[in-house]
Amino acid sequence: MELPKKYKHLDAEEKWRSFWEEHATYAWDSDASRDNTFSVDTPPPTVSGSLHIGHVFSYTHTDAIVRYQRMKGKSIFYPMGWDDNGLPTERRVQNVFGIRCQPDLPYDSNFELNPNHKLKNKDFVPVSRQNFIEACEQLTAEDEKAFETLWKKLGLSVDWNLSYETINDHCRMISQRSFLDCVEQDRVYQLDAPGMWDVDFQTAVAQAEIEDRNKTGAYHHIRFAVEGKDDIVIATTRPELLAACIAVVAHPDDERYQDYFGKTATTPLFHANVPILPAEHADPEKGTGILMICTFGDNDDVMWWKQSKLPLKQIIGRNGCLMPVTFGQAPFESESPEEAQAHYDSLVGFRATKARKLCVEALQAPESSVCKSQTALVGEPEVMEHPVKYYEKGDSPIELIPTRQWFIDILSIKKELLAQGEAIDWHPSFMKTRYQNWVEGLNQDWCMSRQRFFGVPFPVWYKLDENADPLYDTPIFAEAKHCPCDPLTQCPPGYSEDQRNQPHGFIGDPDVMDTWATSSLTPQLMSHWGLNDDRHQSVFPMDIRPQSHEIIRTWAFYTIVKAYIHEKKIPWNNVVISGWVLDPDRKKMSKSKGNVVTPEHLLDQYSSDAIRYWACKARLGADTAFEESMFAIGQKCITKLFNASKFVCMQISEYDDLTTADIIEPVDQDLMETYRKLMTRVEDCYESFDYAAALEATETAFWMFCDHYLELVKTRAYKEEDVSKRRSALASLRYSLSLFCRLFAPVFPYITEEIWSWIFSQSSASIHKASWPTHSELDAVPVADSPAILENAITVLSDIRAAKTQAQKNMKFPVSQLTIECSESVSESLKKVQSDLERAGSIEEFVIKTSESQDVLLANVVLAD
RNA sequence: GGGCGGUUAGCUCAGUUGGUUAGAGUGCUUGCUUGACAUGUAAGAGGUCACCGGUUCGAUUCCAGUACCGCCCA
Repeated sequence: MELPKKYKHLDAEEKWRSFWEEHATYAWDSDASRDNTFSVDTPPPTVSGSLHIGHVFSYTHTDAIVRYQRMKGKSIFYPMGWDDNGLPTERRVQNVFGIRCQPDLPYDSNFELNPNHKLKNKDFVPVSRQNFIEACEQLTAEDEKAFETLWKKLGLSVDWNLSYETINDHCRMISQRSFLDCVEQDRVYQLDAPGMWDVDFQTAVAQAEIEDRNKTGAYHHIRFAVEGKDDIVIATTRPELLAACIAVVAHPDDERYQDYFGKTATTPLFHANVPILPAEHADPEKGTGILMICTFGDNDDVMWWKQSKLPLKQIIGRNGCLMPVTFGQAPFESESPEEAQAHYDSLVGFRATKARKLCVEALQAPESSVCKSQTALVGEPEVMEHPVKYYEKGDSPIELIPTRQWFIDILSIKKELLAQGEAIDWHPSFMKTRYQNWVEGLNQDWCMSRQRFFGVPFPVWYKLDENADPLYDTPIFAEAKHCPCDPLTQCPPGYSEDQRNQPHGFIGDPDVMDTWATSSLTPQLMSHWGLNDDRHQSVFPMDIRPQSHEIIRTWAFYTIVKAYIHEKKIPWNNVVISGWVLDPDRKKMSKSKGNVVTPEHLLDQYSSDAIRYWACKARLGADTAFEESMFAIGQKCITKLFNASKFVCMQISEYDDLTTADIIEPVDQDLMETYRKLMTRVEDCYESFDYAAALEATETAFWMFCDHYLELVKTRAYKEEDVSKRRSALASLRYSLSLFCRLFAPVFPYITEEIWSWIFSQSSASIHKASWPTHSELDAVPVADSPAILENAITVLSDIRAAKTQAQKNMKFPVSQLTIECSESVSESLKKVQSDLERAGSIEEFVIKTSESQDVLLANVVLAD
């Protein structure tokens, strides 16, 4: 056999990629029973993003686990999905093509997308909703192609025939059916209420998508007049909401304000009379202990407003700017409407930040207080840091704005959701705590409406009354069998298109569902829930959900919610959490920091197997700092595997009938005994998803094989007059090679396939369909009749090497006399390997002295002159 | 402020139920070119296991606390 001098990974990778594709090596067998199937709900990457080395890292973990399960004989259900994730995609489409969606425009079938536009944001070309959606579809299709190429290069053993997207007709159908099932189960409701709103994207957002960011703010101390009492001073971080003040509150037990409760305070600038009332959430320790309630500064304002019967004074509009309102009219009553109006008009049209500045200036003006004798603002604003709520993808603080949204009731099933979390095995187990903490901390139902365009529409219409105003209380739901449906282009049963927007006609719900409404259904999307019961039963609940820890509260959580609502089941039996790849300074990689490492050039340079090795060395759940020098380590292991395999193949080429029954030499049998232990260990590791420990054990054994066993039996393999002894060595080498290839295969799919093809492919065309090593393969090999033969031989060999190194001689340098002092039993075992030792160490005289003391092995090495 | 993890050799990390002398790779030092391998190989140096208490015959390991780092939540 002609074997290549060097391993060329780029050539090999391309060859085996095509081979796997042609032979459908990774195809799911839909006839396999559930017990014999291993199903994976792997994260669908967000296609509008870009892949970095962190993705390669975590997806490799999954693939190693999957490849092990495949070799164990499981039918693997391992689809890849693409998360078209509406909002980021829309943003990207706008920037790439220079367009923006204007829903009232008609569809233009001739519109051509221009990716080379030079337009600024404000000049983006308005296009119809349909044109906009088509642009999204075109862009995501391109991104998906690029992602697929990378995944194939990395060697993910995905069945590409099972791919899915989170925004397409199949997905719209499943998501809408899920929504209708929630309606059926009375888990869904519509509410016109203050909700968290992103003023840039102009959409509602859910609790799970909110993050706190520490921002510099300031307490402003503002003097309010009180009838017949001294002024009071309230502290607020949002003075621009003064016009929206509906009450002033203090803690019910706060002695300073007992006489004030029930009285009326008057706001400066706007001269509105507001009640002074007790409220539990007012903290007496903070500031003056008294604060103003506005429409709406924070969630406390909302909570308190809901309990009160006070009016709503909404001044912040959906675009985040102060809206025009009329003072002197309810609810903006004022003691001095003209003055109030003048003050307010100077703020209208500005965002909160700018309005705040203007408002503070007005409050600092002389005689700005209600009684006109002093300034309304007391002292200078007190600058501080405080957490401010942002939409995680947004750039402006969240505002609380009353809008009509669809909600899924989750607060009433918290207990059940916690029980679901208990029923799932989390790896590592402490990650379960994050899920629990999140569920316990939930304080809002799941707001599912998004005022966007690219997504899954709600399958809902509303009847219109005689004035063409919607009757929201009696929505018309589509039937499941008519999904997917688009209420903006299709009409509800019993209506015709010409009744759209007409009195006594109908309108479609204009919103789309949030991205999690779909992403929460990835298991059901893949299993064809509700469409194909056999398929669903054969893969659901899924065996594993691999993901990273920061999306436990979103993706994992919502998926658990849906599986519970629909079928009262857990969506997967195991959640497997990968850590992050951090930059060398241990900071999270992010585009904005500019520290993202892209993977393509690394795969080319070091080989996919080497990168996979690096990924698989990281313990499950542990973060890894990026360090390029680490990739060379995998490469070294691959090179070693290649060279050792080449050596074994060259030696055994004379015999094509070697079997484990040929393994008759005690030291060879002892090697097989170490393999029995190794198999058990590696299998245990993989069964608990600990690919890192599996790799570690395999690698340690492999280096032992190369450095010691191979050196020990080399000469017997080259030339040994006793054919049976030679055959024993060769059979051991052959089996070792088959074993290590298979144990390494989950981590090194390419190099192991290459080596497998040299001599083992007649038993299984692909190593990845070969059977996982079992003890029964070694049934023909008895346990050696002396203990620790190999171990003792290695000790002696090491002592000889140390002596030669000490003397600065080469390893072939002759040992004139080797004297070993050891116990009877060690002597026994060394004699079994004596001739191998003599040749490996170039020993001329080999003397063993037995000693009375137990377990001693002293080697005295005398080198030749 | 609450929760969860982490802190082991210059660097990156293992450490399997508490037990002789704490390991690997990498880097460093000194050698060796040996019929698979210089993308090699042999040997060596290198650690107060963050700190402080406690339990124990014995603690890197278990418990309590402190410091620092990271993440999640508020």
